[in-house]
Amino acid sequence: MTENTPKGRPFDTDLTKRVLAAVRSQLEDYGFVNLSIEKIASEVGCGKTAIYRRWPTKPELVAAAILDTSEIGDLPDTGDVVDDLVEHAWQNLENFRRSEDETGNNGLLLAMFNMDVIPIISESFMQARHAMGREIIARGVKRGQVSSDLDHDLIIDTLAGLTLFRTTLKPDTRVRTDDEIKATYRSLVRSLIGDPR
Amino acid sequence: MTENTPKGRPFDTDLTKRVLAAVRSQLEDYGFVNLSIEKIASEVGCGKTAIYRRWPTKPELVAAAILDTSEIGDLPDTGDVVDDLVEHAWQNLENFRRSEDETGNNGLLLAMFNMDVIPIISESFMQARHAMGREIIARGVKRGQVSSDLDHDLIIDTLAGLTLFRTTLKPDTRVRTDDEIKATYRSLVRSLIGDPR
DNA sequence: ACAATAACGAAACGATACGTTGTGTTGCAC
DNA sequence: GTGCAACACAACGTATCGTTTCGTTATTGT
Repeated sequence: MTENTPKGRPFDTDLTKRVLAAVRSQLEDYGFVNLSIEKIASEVGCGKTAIYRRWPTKPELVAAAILDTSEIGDLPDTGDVVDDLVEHAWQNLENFRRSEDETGNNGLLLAMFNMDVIPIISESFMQARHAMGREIIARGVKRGQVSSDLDHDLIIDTLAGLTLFRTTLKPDTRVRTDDEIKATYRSLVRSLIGDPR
Repeated sequence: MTENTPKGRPFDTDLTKRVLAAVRSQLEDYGFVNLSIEKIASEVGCGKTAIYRRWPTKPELVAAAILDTSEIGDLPDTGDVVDDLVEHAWQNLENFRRSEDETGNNGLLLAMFNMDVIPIISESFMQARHAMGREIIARGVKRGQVSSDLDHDLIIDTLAGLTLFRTTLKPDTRVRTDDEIKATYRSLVRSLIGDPR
């Protein structure tokens, strides 16, 4: 029996959820630097030890809070590679926007850009998202919608990069509707795969 | 006479340079969070007051250190819009790479992604870079190399986004030569402006 | 030469936060 | 009931921010 029956009092899963939610809320308002674990504990109504028992350091706590609301999403498979790539890009945007406040600021997303947080997110999330992009394009190639000569990684990274850039460094004053954004993705995808329209 | 002749002992400009260089070095190794102004002072051999007299807070100090090595660059003007956009993208990459260490990590660039740093960099640098991109494309339109129907902002942001994404979130294991990277930019630019080759 | 001004190094300060440790209590499995 | 581990609470050592004070030094104007 290599079974691992847990001994002793189990974790309070509801407390876990409340902590992660409180972390997200504070990241949004104050950012990584000014996030205080002591404030989280008092807000949630628990001891600091309950937090440190789960996540040994602040970066790991923050990474957990980010991953907790990041959805890998389902692999789009409409039969059309353009639709699939647009949907894929849209999923990225939704993940970023989930943590956006009313003014367009995104403290949670910014918290990801930390030497100790990036490796965790990258390993458990970004790589999986990238693999989904590759799969979408591979199916497009099989259907003859995409040339295999194209640089597939470039297509995926370009789409992700645009979303990242516009969400972080360019707090654009322009208000765009969801339809406008989707149309932009669609036109970009068509350019990238050389679709003649 | 509204002349402002400075009174008293002037700033030591050499000290200013040494502080900013030390800040960059520490950001590279430890990141924003673990950068210590006290360590900077002792390393440079000055008092903390000399630093706080110049930059009132840590984010402003960090922003100054980043801007100090960021070059706006000259507006490319080769007569060919593709060459100009490739050069523009290359300048972005060079700005990012200037602070890369031997392992490809980039603590200085990551330090930019901070609620209190981004606005400073964005206002005094990103907007100017974006304007240069617009000018390049405007000249291309005038020469008849680019259709005015295209979304010019999209072209600029897509190029910048790719560089940002690959420099931060995707610590790519693949080693690419400068020539490969330039060829990638070239092919992407051609896709974006609909250049038939 | 001398006065006014402000940067300089050094040191101490209060406040805040990380992460650890110890105490006694509570919940769950055997 | 016994063992185990999570729980709240409190105290602790260390580190850092940003401020303040002090005596000193460099520069300008009279």
